[in-house]
Amino acid sequence: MGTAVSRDRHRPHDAGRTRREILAAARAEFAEAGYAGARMDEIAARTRTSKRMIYYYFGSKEGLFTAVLEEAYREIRRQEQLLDADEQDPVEAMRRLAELTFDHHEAHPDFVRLVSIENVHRGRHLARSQHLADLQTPALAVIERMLRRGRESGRITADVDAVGMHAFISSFCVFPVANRHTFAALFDRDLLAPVHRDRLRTMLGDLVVTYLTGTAAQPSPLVSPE
Amino acid sequence: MGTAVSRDRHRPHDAGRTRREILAAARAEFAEAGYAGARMDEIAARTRTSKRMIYYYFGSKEGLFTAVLEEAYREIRRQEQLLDADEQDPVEAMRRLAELTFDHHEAHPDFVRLVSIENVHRGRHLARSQHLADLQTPALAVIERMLRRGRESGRITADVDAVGMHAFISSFCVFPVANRHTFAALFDRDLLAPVHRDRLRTMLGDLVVTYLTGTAAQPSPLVSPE
DNA sequence: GGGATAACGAACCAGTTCGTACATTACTCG
DNA sequence: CGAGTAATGTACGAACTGGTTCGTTATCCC
Repeated sequence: MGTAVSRDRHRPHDAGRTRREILAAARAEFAEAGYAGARMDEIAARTRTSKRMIYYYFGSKEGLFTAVLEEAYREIRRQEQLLDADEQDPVEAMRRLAELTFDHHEAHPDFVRLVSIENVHRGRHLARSQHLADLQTPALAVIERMLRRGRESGRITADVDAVGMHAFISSFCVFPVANRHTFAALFDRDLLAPVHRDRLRTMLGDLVVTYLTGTAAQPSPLVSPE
Repeated sequence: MGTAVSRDRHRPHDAGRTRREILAAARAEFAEAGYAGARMDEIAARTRTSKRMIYYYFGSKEGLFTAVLEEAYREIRRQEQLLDADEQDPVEAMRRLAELTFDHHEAHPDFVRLVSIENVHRGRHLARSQHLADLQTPALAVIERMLRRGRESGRITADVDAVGMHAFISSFCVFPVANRHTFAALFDRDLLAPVHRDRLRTMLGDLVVTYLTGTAAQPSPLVSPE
C-alpha cells in the first residue's frame, strides 16, 4: 500500500506534489458544489498549502476548473487505453466495450458530475482548453476498427460511424450516473442499485448487439455516408 | 399573438401575475447560470417587481429554485398528456412515443439543464418537494399499457418494465441536449444539428423497436419479475 | 558558498450577495 | 366607507468571495 517509488516525505518546496494536491482538492470541491458553488477558500483548506498557491499555479478559478476538467478527462483516457479489443467477434467485442464503459462511468461519478457541470456552463472551459487533442477518447479508434471488421465479415449492417456509436453508448452510460438523483426522487428507483445496474448493463449490451447486427425492423435502407 | 383571454393590463396588486413573472425570470436565470451561479438581484431585475417580492412569495433562494423545478416538471407533464397512444401496433406506438420524447427534450433545453443542475446538487430540492406526486411522467402509464398490449399479442418479448423502458428512452433523449457542449468540443459534432439530430432520432426509434421485439441475441432467458 | 529564482504563507481588500427592516400602497369585505 | 390585510418599494447591512500585496524560505547551479 502506498506509492512504492516516490517517497511521500514532506519536502517543503515540491512543486509537482503541491500542484497535484491542489488539483485533487479542487476536483472534489467542484464535483461537490458545482462551478459557482465551489469556494476557493474551501479548496485551499483541503490542501496542505494555501490559497496563494492556487493562484500561483492556476491563475484563476476558471483556470483551475479547466485544469481539473482536463485532468479528469486524461485520467479516463489512461484507463480506457487498457481496453483490449482483441476479441475474435467484433460484435461481441463491442458489447464488452459498452459494458466496460458502463462500469467505468459507474466507478467515476465525479467525472460524470464534472462533465455535467461543464455542460451547464456551455462547455466554455473545454472550448478554450489548449489540450483538447489529448482529451479524445481512445475508445473511438477501437470502435472504428470494430466497425470495419464487423462490416467486412458482414455481421454488422447498421448505418453508424464511430462517433455515433460512441454517442449511443455514452448516452446509456451517463444517464444512470448523471440523473440518478432526480430519477430516484421521481420513480423511487436507484438506477445504480445492484439489481437495476446489472439489468441496465445487460440491456445496453443487448441493445448494442441487436442494433449492430440489425436483425429486425430496418426502416431506412442503407445509405452511403456522404 | 398574445393571450386572448387574460388581459395583460397592468394591475398593481396582481399576486398571480407577479408570482408567475418571478418564476419565469428565475427559471431563465437558474438555467443559464446554475444554482449557485444564479443571482437573486439579477432575477429581480428581470422582473417588473423587486427582490422583496421573491422573498415574500418563495422565502429563500432554495425555495425559489424548488418552485422553478416543480413548475418545469409540471409544464412537461402537461405537454406529455397530449400523447395519443391510440396507435394500433403497440410497438410502433412505442417508437412514436420515443421519438416524441426525443423532440420534446430537444425543444426544452432549459428543462434538461434544470434537471442537470438539480442532479449536481444531488436532487436535494426535489427530495424535499411537497408536490412530488404531481411530477410523475404520464408517459409511464402510457408505456405500461403499450407493454401489456404488446405482450398479449406476443410481439413484445423484452424483459423490461415501464420504468426501465422510460430510463432507456430518457437516456437517449437527455444526452444530446445535456452533453451537447462537451461532446461538440471533443468530437467536433453538434448532436443537435439537423443531420445528426434526425439520425439520432431514427436510431432511437430503431433501437426501441429492435429491443422490444428482440429478434436477435437473447442471452438471458425470460425471468419472471419478482 | 552565494546569488538568483522558484515556491510559499499570512493578512488583507474591494466588490458582491443573500436576505431584511421599515414604510407604504392598493384591494377586500363587512 | 373604513378598517384590516395582502402586496409592494427602498434602502441597507453583515457575511462572504475571488483575488492580491508584501515579505519569507528553500533550492539550484556555478
